[in-house]
Amino acid sequence: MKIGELARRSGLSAHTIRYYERIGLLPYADRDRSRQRDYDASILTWIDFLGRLKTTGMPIREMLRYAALRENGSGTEAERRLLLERHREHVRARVAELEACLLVLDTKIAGYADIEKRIEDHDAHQRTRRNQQAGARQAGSR
Amino acid sequence: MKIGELARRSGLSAHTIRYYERIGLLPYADRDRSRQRDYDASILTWIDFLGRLKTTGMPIREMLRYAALRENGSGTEAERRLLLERHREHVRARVAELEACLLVLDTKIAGYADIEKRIEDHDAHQRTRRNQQAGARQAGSR
DNA sequence: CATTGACTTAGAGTGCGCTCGAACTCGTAG
DNA sequence: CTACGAGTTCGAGCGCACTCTAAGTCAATG
Repeated sequence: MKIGELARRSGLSAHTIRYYERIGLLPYADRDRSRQRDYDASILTWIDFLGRLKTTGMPIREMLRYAALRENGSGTEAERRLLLERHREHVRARVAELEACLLVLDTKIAGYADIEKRIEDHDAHQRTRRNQQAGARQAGSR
Repeated sequence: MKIGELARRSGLSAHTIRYYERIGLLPYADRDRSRQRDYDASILTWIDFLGRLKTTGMPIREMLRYAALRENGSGTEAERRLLLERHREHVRARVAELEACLLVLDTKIAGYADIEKRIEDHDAHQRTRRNQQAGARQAGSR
């Protein structure tokens, strides 16, 4: 698979794939006879996992640490696990934080809903009064 | 309250407070006789809410829209409500996304835990074998 | 009256994570 | 044979949200 296809299938741009290789997030890719990168489909699994780390806010610095451990192969599992466990705690904390903010947003939105409701009631009241006055005029004009 | 105290109480730096005023996130603050900003405690409520928007990933551009509506006072409630409701949906989606990632992390971590357990079992087995051999040697030497 | 320390402004610099441009090389189709 | 499209490298540029520097003002304190 060449870089263009990998880009399409991974959702990254070819620019980004080269950038990731340059900084060491992706392993140095084998090149074909004309020095073009030739990828194995298995790289997609890794890119997908990197995407999860990125989505959950892991900085590239830390992804690099993980990628380096992975390159070193067996013997680094305990450290990789520790890294992911620490990251998982960050993510859990982040979810809790967002949920707390959601409560604040709910309250704020409910407040605006109240204001709008009061305005509607007020308008309805005004209409009723105008209708009553119109009715009174009609009644008087008979 | 001067900027230093507001910085301490809000958690923002004085630099950031001035920056926020410059771009319009914070209203232009009244100055005292020596042109220093003089804040009312009520600004803390606004800064706190801005913090919630920021924490939940709202870009400054959008906070500016909200701040501008707020400055325009009454009559903008419906639009402010809409803006917050849209943002709330973004946040909910984000929480769902993070929770999906947490499942992936759980699986990955469990995988590493398995590997480590297998290694431990293997080591224990090796130790048992060595002990048995040592026992056999001792028995033979008696 | 001199110093200290918190404040003022305008504008430059930083860190992150890409993103793009320029100039080039290949392999294939017309 | 040449034109095209997809690839290559290297390095510059960008958007975001600050963060800091320099040079200056001011009020209070020793």
